[in-house]
Amino acid sequence: MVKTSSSAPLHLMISERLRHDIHRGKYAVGEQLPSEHQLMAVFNVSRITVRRAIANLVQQGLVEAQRGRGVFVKAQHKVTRSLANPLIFFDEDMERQGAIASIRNLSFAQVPTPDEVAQQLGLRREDTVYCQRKLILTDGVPVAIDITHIRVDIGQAFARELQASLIYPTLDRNGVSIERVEVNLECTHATPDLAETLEIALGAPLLVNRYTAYTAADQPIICGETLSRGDRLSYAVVLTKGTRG
Amino acid sequence: MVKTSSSAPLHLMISERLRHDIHRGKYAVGEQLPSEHQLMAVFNVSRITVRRAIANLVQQGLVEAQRGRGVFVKAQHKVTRSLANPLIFFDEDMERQGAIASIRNLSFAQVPTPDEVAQQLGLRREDTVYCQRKLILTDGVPVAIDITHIRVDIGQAFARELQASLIYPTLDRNGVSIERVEVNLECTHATPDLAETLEIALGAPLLVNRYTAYTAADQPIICGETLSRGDRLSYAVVLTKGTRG
DNA sequence: AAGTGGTCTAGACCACTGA
DNA sequence: CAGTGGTCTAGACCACTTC
Repeated sequence: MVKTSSSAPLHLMISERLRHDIHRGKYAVGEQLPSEHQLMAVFNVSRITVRRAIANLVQQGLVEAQRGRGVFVKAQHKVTRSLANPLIFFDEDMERQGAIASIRNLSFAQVPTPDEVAQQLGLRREDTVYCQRKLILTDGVPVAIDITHIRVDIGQAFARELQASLIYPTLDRNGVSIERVEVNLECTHATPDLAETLEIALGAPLLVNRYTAYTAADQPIICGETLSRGDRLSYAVVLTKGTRG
Repeated sequence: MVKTSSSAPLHLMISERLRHDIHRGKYAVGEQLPSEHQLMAVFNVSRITVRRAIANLVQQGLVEAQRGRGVFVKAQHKVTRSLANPLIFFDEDMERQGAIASIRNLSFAQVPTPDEVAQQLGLRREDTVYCQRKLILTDGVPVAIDITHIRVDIGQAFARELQASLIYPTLDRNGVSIERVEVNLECTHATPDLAETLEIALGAPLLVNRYTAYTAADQPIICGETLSRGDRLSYAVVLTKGTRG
């Protein structure tokens, strides 16, 4: 590939060509791309340019590089989670979609209240809250990290139970009912530590679900956030006329 | 920065250090980072390594490089859009948040039905649909692209009106009421063309909002998707007990 | 004209994988 | 062991911005 007078950079021309080839099925999902060495020969460019082209594809989530093995076309399967369902039904949601969900508890502790949480739950900074962190997996692959904060005065009576099992059913059993949940959805980039625990590239897209749950008395008792891998999860919601406006 | 025996790559160590500095406020929003030349001297590494470190920060959405000028710390302000509100109220939403919204029509045409649309709207491939594409901006900065498909048999009577103004109010005026909207939210990477029109980096996170709107007779009449810049927009929803389950 | 980032080259060494 | 991708160097030229 001799540099033509066109203004597009070489690495972009190459990655666009490969992207086209992937889309056309020349390289199937799971299949290996030609090695850097081969691509250097095919396009007649330096290794750095080839690597830059591949980096473009990685950044678009199309391929995945494995050291010592090669570059492979990624599958684009996502699982869908209903925004309305609390995390308990996650297993059922996934099962319907042919995936096996599991949740690994990372930590449960009584901690000083972070500023944002204090604001959401109407607490002062001196107060403490329960903080539960868990890792959510489907088919053994990590898809999300969830960090939940619970008011101590609510959870105190059954703290041990909370720790051992899931939050919503525990609350339910103890007569605490969630009337309303305010949700905010956005997306961000993976920081180095998140990238590591979620097994994705630095800066890869993450779906962020921030939620605050209120009782019938309109008291906020739970808030938290779920950080999901953008390449693995999507949310579904149904809005009816009553809900709108 | 001499390579210690630690296993972390140099470029990561440098970008992490800079990330820390940004977080700590050593470099304020809008401020310029030291030039590549200066960073080479400070960390005692080659230019490629410095560039790689900066690329890491760009990929995390923290800084923005401008050719001939320098590297600058990005602002992290997002505007929030209510998922429940149709696009008409976008202006009001934005105004409340101190931003000026504008919508630029890109195209309106009667086109052959794409497969996905045919499935959503219950049409055959031979049918045609109206397709409206629009660019959504806040304060002159593009934040989203919206592509909407409308059933021809519904919109036929007032096609001209549809083209000239916004969809929902036009339908409303003509007695078509939306009873239910099914929404799917996920995130993806910007492809080269999207990156260009939305003025973001290749592979930057995008929020994808796919929607299908139904009439009271449970007939789907509109479907489409809004692709938003992940660094500029978030969605808000409120879920009440009735909606859940 | 000086300074900035963007592209590209040639070449070296390393770490990991798999036969 | 050969082949793969990951890191890093030194150096060149270009396009753009600012003075």
